[in-house]
Order: sequence, then C-alpha cells, then structure tokens
Amino acid sequence: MADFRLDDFLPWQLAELAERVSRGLSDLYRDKFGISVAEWRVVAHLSQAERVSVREIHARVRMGKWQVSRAARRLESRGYIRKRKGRTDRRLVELSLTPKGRAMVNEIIPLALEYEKELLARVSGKREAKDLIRSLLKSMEASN
Amino acid sequence: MADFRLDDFLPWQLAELAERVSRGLSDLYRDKFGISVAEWRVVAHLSQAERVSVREIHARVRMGKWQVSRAARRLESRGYIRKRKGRTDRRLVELSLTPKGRAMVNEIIPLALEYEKELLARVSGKREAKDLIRSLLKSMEASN
DNA sequence: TGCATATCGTTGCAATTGCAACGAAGTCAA
DNA sequence: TTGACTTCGTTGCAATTGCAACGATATGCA
Repeated sequence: MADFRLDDFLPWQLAELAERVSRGLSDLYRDKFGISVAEWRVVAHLSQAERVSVREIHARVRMGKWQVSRAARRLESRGYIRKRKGRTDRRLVELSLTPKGRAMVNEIIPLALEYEKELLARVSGKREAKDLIRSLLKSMEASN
Repeated sequence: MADFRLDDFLPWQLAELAERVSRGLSDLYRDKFGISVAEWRVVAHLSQAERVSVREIHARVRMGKWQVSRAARRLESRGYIRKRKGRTDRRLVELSLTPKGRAMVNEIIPLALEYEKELLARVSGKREAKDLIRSLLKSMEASN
C-alpha cells in the first residue's frame, strides 16, 4: 500500500519544475530591474499590444484583477508604464509602456527567449516537448 | 520586435499548467478532509516512510522548514499525525501517521493516482510525457 | 571537560496574497 | 430620464507566506 512516491507523482513534478523554471527566469530580471514575476508578466503582455486594459490582462494571463492592478501601480511608480483612463469606456484603465519600459522589455525578452531555448536544449525532441505542454494545458482549459 | 507571445512561452505555460493541475488535484481532498496542498504533501510523504523528521521532508519535498512545521502542527491538531521527539537526536521531531491519518491517506492516494492517470490519458505517449518532465526536472536540479 | 560552532524546529514580524465589498461608470428597459 | 443591474478597477482586511532570529540540542576541538 505504500507504493506511492511523491517525487514520481506528475502533479508534484510539474509544480516543482514550474517553480524552479520560474525562479531561474526571474533571476534574469529581478535584481537588474527590480520587478516581480507578476510585474514581468504584465510588461511582457504589454509588449505584444500597444494599449491594454487591466481587464484584458486579467483575462489572458489568468492573474487576479487585483494582482494586475497592484502590479500596474508598482510599474507606474517606477516609470515603466503609463496608466490612462479609457477614452470610450471610462471605466477601463489603459496600460501602455513608457520608453523606459519599452527599453526594459527589449532588454529582457532576448534573455527570456534564450532561457527558454536553453531549457529546451536539455531535452530530446524540443518540438514534442512544447507540443506536450501545450496539449496538457489545453486539456486543462475545459475544467475551469 | 513585438514577436513575443507570453502564452507561447514555456516558463509561463509550465506555471499555468502546474497551477491548474495542482488546483484540480486539491479539489479531490480539500473539502473532504480540510487539508491544504502543503499538508497533503506532508502526509503523502509520510505514507512512504514510517517515521520521518521535519528536516527530511524539508529536504526531499523542497518545502521550507517552517512550512513543514506549520503543516505538521495543523495536521496534528486534526488528529492526522503524531509528533514525537527523536530518541537518539532529541533536536529532531519525528512525524508519523495516526490510524486516522493512515485512513485518510489510503483514501486519497487512489484518487490521486486516478487523477494522474486521467491527466496522462490526455496526451499521446504517456511514458514519453513522464520521461520529459523528469528529465527537465533533473536538469534544473544542478542549478540550485 | 568546556567552549565555540552547527543544526533542528519554531515563531515573531513584515510583506504578500486572495477575497469580498466598494465606488465609478456603463447599459438597458420602462 | 430614471432606476435596476452589470462591469471595471481599487482597496480594506484577514489569512498566508517567507525570512531572520531564537532556544534547544548536538558536535568537535582544545
């Protein structure tokens, strides 16, 4: 009956792996720019689109609204992003990168991509790896 | 330059996947037994060995010492485990399952294994999937 | 033996987090 | 236009968390 090994249990392995990968990545930007994981996610998302509302990030990145809100405040206080009331819908808050924020993102993204590349280089079948993660992720989507 | 998509970025995907899997699993035991993820990890580890010190769990499961300590206190207060001072080394605290705790573990583990099985059933090549995660995890071990 | 150092588990405290509730703004029907 | 209802972002508050420091115990060396 004691045939259960936690360290061979997929959910635990995933949690552990994600934790380590996340920490390894944040080492690349935490000290240099003083931003947290949540803040990194916000600016990373902002790099894709010009102006994005809090609501949109909340929906896409699956961060709590309040997390986005607080991350945005910190980012604004450090001059990385700008917050503006939406023009058409004045409930919305539109976030956009400042030049300083843009510069930071432009510096981090290559590092992040390099990190991902090194990660994938460690396993055989890079494509299969990404496909596997993607399909698992996809399959979890329904149960939400 | 805006060729970076967060939702196609492996570290983010891993974090998201781990989060959802963890939540899906905890749904199986949270309400029924009133234990948290940290507490589940402790009892799961206890199921493998008769008597385990806080130190050992801290080292194996990579939980902070204080997390193990607090989880153990809660588990003890609910009657799932017993805490005893180590005989040879009296600094150590030995944790062991009570009959009630053993019963709980015996009930959860089959559910957990079933959950893992269903998870793997969603991807082609179950074995490759576990091997992939394991090798990624292994490769992250060095950088610690 | 006695003293310095290391290790184990716990706890105080500050920072972070999640949730619920809120105000502001928008929508829609009467 | 008004009033009920919804949505957006923020914040107050309580719970959780991580870290550093602590007391207790053990170890090693002089």
